[in-house]
Amino acid sequence: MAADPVSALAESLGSEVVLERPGEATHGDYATNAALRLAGTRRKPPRELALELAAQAESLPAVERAEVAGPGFVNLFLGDAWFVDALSVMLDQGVAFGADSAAERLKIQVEMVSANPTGPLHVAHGRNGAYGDSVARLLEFAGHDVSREYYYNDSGGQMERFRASVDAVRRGEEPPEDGYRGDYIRDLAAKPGDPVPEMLHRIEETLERFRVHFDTWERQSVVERRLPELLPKLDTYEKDGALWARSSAYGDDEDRVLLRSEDRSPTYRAADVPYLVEKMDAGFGRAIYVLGADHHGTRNWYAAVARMLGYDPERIEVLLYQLVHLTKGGEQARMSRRRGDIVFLDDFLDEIGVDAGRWYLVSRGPDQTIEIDVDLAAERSQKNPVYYVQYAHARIAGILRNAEGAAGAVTLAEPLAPEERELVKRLAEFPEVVRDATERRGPQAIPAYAIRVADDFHRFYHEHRVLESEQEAFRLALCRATQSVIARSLQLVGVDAPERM
RNA sequence: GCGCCCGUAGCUCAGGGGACAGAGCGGCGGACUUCUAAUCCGCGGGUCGGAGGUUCGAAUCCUCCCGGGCGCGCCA
Repeated sequence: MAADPVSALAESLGSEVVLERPGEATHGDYATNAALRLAGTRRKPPRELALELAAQAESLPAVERAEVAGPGFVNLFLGDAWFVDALSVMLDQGVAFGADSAAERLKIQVEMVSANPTGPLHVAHGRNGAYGDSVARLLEFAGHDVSREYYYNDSGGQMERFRASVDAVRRGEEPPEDGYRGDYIRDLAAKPGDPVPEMLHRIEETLERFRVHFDTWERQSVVERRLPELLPKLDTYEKDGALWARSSAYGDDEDRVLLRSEDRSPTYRAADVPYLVEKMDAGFGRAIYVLGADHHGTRNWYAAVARMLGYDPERIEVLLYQLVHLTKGGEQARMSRRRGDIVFLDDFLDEIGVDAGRWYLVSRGPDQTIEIDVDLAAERSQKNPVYYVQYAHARIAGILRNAEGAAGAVTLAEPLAPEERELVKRLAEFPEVVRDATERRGPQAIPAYAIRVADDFHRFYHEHRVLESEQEAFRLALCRATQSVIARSLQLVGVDAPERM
């Protein structure tokens, strides 16, 4: 793992020391509560430990002074030299800054979206993609070998109704009562043959536009072929003429039907079994399922299947995200393109753009229900903070265009200004922010952080001239590092970093 | 009834044990002869749903209650 400046400073104070940025300037550049945490186990008063730690800190060249405050916080005030060093380290690491935090490099599959191809993707699928893909990007950045898969049902009741609906329109009839309707059905009916591949093709186009690229596509009918050989390996029983999996004995909330009583045909849940085996056989150290909250009832099913078959359940991970509620003027929006509601993902993207769309959908934590008022979405999107962040990136690009010559050494001509110190510290947070977002599967931390970086940069920019200033060498370096961190942050959530705006 | 998620500023939401709780939007008032004003600065705004508990310290962890969302199919 590449050592980042803050971790390095913390480690020089002891392995238990974690540094954080205090909210107030009078509390120093960094602070640690290590004395408070260790007071119990060390059987010493926190203030005493804090004094020892402060003395130790002051012996470090980077530390100008250390103060003990409150119940036992140690506040560190750093000299300019530390900021120069920190910036140099970031620039030396370049694109690797904050990367490769994984303790163990894993082969990981992220299966997401997986909407059945009975119609265009809507905004909720967009959330699945924005969330799942951002998690995948974070995992890749951490050093894992990630592959994205789309799994869909190409047989069964839903698909039959879908095909029947298209066929009906082709015959000039109305789709059946329980069928699918809408303009897209008419479009599909205009082309001969099975509408499923065409529907899937359109879905893929939407996803590519949304910058979610799938490495593999898997379908239920293929997966199901291995079901007969696997059924005997499961813990099952017969009841009411159906075959049940005794999944509740393996950590699931309930038992599940595998073969229907009516015709002994496999349920969707049954297909999960060979599908999971396929993932395990493929050697994924971690198989991630990205599911909407409406599927949370099955979150324990997958690991139960793994246990039943003797696989390590740790290899299974289910990520849940809450739903997207669409409203129009305060009322539940209908999913009708005809009415002009922005519910299909493509319409949503037409309306607000891919950058604002991805940003918006990934900015909310997965546990938060997203409320979108379709009347306000387009209007609000112009005020999306994504542009604030992109603008910082474009501003830097402008400076660097005007700067002549390659990067020199990071040198200091005069004492650092507060805005410069704040910006360096902000950039230095990046590795920890990314690590935390990755481990918690919480990509929403990245946009929140990127706003802070842009914030600090815009303030710096407003106060200080970069080119042809005494401090040009340092400030150019600061600009390069800032641009790099913003570009990486945006990339991690699938947003473009423009050179000009 | 049971399970999962949520309740933080007028609105949309960050923050998931640390020091007086943050941002954006909205409102009001300022700042461009300078590398992009899609920017910056200031003002106003909160019983962090409620009550107990754990802790030196709780918006954050635990319990209960109140409100809202979603599940509890031989649909997917």
